[in-house]
Amino acid sequence: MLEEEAVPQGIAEDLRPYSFQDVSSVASLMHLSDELNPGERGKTEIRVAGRAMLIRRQGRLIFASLVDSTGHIQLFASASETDKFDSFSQLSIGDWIGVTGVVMKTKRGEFSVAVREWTMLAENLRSFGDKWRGISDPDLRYRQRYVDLWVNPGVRETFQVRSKVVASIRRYLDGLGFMEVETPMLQTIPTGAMAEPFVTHHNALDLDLYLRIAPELFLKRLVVGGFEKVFEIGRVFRNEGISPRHNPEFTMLELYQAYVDYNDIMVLTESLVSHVVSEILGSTVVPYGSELLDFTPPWRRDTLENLVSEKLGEQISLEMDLGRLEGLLKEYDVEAKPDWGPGKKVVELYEKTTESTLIQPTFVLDFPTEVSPLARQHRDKANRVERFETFVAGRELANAFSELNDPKVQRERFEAQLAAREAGDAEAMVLDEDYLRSLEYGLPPTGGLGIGIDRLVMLLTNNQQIREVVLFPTMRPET
RNA sequence: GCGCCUCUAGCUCAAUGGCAGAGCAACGGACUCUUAAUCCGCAGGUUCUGGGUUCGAGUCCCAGGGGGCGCACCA
Repeated sequence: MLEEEAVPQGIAEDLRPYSFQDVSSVASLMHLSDELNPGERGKTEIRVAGRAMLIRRQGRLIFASLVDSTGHIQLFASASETDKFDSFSQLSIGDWIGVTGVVMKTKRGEFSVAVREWTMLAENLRSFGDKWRGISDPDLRYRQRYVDLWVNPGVRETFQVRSKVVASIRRYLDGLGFMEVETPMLQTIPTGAMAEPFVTHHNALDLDLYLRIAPELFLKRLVVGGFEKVFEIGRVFRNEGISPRHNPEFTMLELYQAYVDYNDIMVLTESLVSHVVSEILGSTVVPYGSELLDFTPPWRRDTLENLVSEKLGEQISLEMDLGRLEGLLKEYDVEAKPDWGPGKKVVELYEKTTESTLIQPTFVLDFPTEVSPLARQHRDKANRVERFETFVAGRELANAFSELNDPKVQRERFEAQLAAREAGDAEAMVLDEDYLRSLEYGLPPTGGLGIGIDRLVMLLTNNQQIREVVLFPTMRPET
């Protein structure tokens, strides 16, 4: 393919260009189509670059499609006007080329670029799979995402949407005066959520460190430090099973705002999510699987106990007869562990029976204190905290509370978790002395929110699989 | 971690227990308006691995590996 150039002596053998400047995106050329009739050519020279993905050789004419990140356009090469025509006819699917020419319309009216000069930017030495069907084996698609992105329609768009979601969230929170921060991913105490951590080791300090399971306690320290509105968008790591809805590393948005409570955070959640949804999809009503999800505020609000009662057609509460509660657990096939109190039992019953039926955005309010070690006691209800989770399409999207800011109470909650841990619960929360010390300096009343970005992107791209919205999902190494 | 399903050419897929095949890609050729072009030709295999049953195994059985789904755990 390089027959026209000899290798100069004493110079790198790589004859490929090191740059190809001043290219127009394919999408930016499309408006020129209207001005041309079939057989007509534009007057100004343009340059495009991308991969040749379909090549149709027609003797002394060659049609190909050039694809870049913005779209695709037909290339039209002819023996009479295209430089290095013989080499052009030997292009492989997937070769990167840079093209100089003019826009045109073929006799059949297809908007194209007539190739005058062109240069090979990088060859594709491998197969892009079946020309029509590409690759579909999920294993191959995830391991070789760089191929998947080229051959499967929609994949590129999914990740473009993901990028826009994150950008939209940042813009929105910035507009509200929130400050974005970064807190440690390597932590000496993995806490802030109920999950098993990954362990690693720092050599110089000879110290085991954990990949964070949540940024929560560091962000609240920053509120103690005087940043009244902070947020972080970042990866967290949980050493748990992989499933269509779980990847060991995933992306969380957490935000904390001083002087507000969980009622205010509910309003913020609604407005943030509905804003992002409509900015990206142009509507607050979005198709998801066989459902139509309506993100238009206000969303349904009801307590966890009411929701599970409604579902089971029987009054469920933390204060209900314990024998009856245990009977229900049995009836719905929930295997209770001996250390579960009534709060945990009610929550498990709710998760088993009710969660998956909450399709439209729903705020589930007032969780039992027993399962919420970082949330503040409810101002009106004993044994419950001011906490909500948001459910959409049967899955948790957000988790939020009025933050517990009393250091004494927080210590008691940690100690209860410690007891659970000693009883064998590997995911019970770990006590963090420095965090307690920070609370002793005073955490103002604060509302906090966590949103799973991956799950939000799944909703906006109509994907049921987390791997479809994570560029490189966790997999076993190739054998 | 447990259960079920699956693995055949670079890709997508066929093949009653009886000669391992097709389409696309690749390679060689024809073709000046194609749109997954078409046509002719050629080549391509440790049927995931290792055992076993059988005259004979891609196919049946056992073990292992990769992947998928469900459960469990969680967000």
